[in-house]
Amino acid sequence: MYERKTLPNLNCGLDLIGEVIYGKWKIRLLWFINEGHQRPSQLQRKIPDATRRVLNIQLKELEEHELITKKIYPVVPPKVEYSLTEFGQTLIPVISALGNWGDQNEERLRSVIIKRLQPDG
Amino acid sequence: MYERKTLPNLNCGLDLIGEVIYGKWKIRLLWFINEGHQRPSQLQRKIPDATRRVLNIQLKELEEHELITKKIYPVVPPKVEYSLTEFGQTLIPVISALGNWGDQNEERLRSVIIKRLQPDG
DNA sequence: TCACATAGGGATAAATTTTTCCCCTATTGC
DNA sequence: GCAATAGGGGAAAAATTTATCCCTATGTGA
Repeated sequence: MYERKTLPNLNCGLDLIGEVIYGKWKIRLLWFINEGHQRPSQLQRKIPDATRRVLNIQLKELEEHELITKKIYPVVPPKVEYSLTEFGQTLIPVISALGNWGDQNEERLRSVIIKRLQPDG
Repeated sequence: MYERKTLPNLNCGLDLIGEVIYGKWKIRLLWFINEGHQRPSQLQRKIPDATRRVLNIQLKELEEHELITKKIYPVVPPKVEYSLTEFGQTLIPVISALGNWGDQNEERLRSVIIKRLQPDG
């Protein structure tokens, strides 16, 4: 695994929450798990742009940060289910707030994001 | 400037907000600007762990995403002031929600983050 | 027997972000 | 002339995050 060379800042609440939700797919993972898509393959179908590999890695981090738990059923073919911990559940309203803001400003956001992507204004 | 090789996903609200606030210092920049620290040198003092360079880069992106505006006063030595746009102001409650969650769970977060950082459990 | 579904992991490459280093503008004050 | 002030920016390096490729295992259905 990659080993950090610089320590994170943990000064304020924003630093702290950043440490656990900063990651390209983490918020979506939490969101979909909360919606009931608990198995890895389901999550992958909900987030087709991410590879299985990254999802596993980010799921593991979420688990280490105690936002989700992983339950492995000793069956073949393997079955795994992720669930939010109580701690993780407290994050849902916050994620919801993020998503709502994004939804409410969808058109404008799409516009400014795309404008910036195209070098020729 | 770096030119993206892969297009971002812009499917849902979470994708969209991610595009504009994902960046190591962006949320803090918005927060401090909102608190009245509008000049670059003030922001740098509030965020000493970031270099002036990154702050400039991220401020520029925030500006291009229309969350802040930059006012340059034609004086010597130069004077610059950033302000939130109306659009940017609507993001403040969301940032506030993030920060509050972080503050409310400070101890636990600090603990799980540090635990994960130290390879030997 | 072969393909598929499930879940996972190592090694390595590529993409992206952040940092470092060094330089530039112009004026005021010594 | 030189330093200090206030704000910037290019190039390249370092750090970090994501993606790609290939491999493990077992049971089911064609």
